[in-house]
Amino acid sequence: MSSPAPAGKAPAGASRAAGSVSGKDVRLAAETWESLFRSQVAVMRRLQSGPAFKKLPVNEYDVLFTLSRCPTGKLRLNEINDHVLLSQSSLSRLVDRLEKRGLVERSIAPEDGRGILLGLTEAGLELQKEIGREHVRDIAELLLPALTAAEQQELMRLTEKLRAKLPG
Amino acid sequence: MSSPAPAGKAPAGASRAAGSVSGKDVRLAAETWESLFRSQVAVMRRLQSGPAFKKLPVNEYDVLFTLSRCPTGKLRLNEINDHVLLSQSSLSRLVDRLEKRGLVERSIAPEDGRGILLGLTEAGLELQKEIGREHVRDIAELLLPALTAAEQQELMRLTEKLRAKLPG
DNA sequence: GGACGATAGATGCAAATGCATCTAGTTTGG
DNA sequence: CCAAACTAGATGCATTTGCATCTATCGTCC
Repeated sequence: MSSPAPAGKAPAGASRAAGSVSGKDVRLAAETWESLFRSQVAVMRRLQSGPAFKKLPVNEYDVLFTLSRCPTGKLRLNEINDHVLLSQSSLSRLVDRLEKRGLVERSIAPEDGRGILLGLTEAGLELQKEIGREHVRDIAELLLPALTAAEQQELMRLTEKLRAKLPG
Repeated sequence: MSSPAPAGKAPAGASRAAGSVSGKDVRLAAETWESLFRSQVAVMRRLQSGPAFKKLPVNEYDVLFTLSRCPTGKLRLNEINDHVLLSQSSLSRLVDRLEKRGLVERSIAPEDGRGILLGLTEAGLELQKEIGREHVRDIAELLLPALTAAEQQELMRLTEKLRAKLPG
């Protein structure tokens, strides 16, 4: 967690390619990110402490969730890894745990012998749905009283745009 | 982690106190949170991998940063803990590490003998500023091309409002 | 087609994290 | 004023994480 920006004046000899970047611009970006970051922390803290995640840690649920939304039902480990804030090795071991609990199954990627396809088992799908139901309820309890529908729409639009326009 | 919402229909027998909550409301909230969450992960992943955080892990920087913005320069551990996505014990040990590196100092809270006040040392302040400068530059590089100034303002407003209206 | 560099994932090992518990100081109730 | 309940933070210990490295497959270039 380190979103914040310090107080430096920074006339900054940074990129002057197209539109030159002012200190004001930089400060706004830093404050915006900090606000986004702190909100995420605050919401996540509350969600994590709910009863929904006694059954499965949040990171592990997220993998089940991600698989559940995928149309084909199977994803490569590296695709999942982009989605999640975990190192490659941590994800690998997290999947070990899920597999040992019988919630997911590894299989070899048909088009790439190095790759691993991960899919939900029946039990994994059940558990995902079960936790998911509680989870959504918790989310709604936090967001509905805080933001109007229009504000939520706008927040979603902005965060989607941000994500879409990131490099990589 | 686990932001997402599953696909359940959920006519939901939930709270019907004031304005009744529709399935649509719930779905919008869940999608909004997922988008916020994924954006945060995507941005954080890029920030973390930058050179700014080779010197100090992100969580540790965040504590230094938090202290640096506090007017009095000192904060209670439990106050810091609210800010950060870490358990109480993890924060306690994180502070041990910072203290061993000479970046912060513990002192006893004057009004409460149980409490610990944490303050930056000179070295801690220096390091915070140094990392902070790079960090802000990285943030600006990610956000400026993605969102206009007006959009950033709005994103900041919405995330601030969300955080302010959370229970607790 | 065989060597060379790149990529997907797994693994050894040290460090970080969380849960449960412990200690010590504070507040409350009688 | 003392005991019981509560709060702030520290600590033992098992689990999780990340870095570095390793193995195996893929792609390329000659």
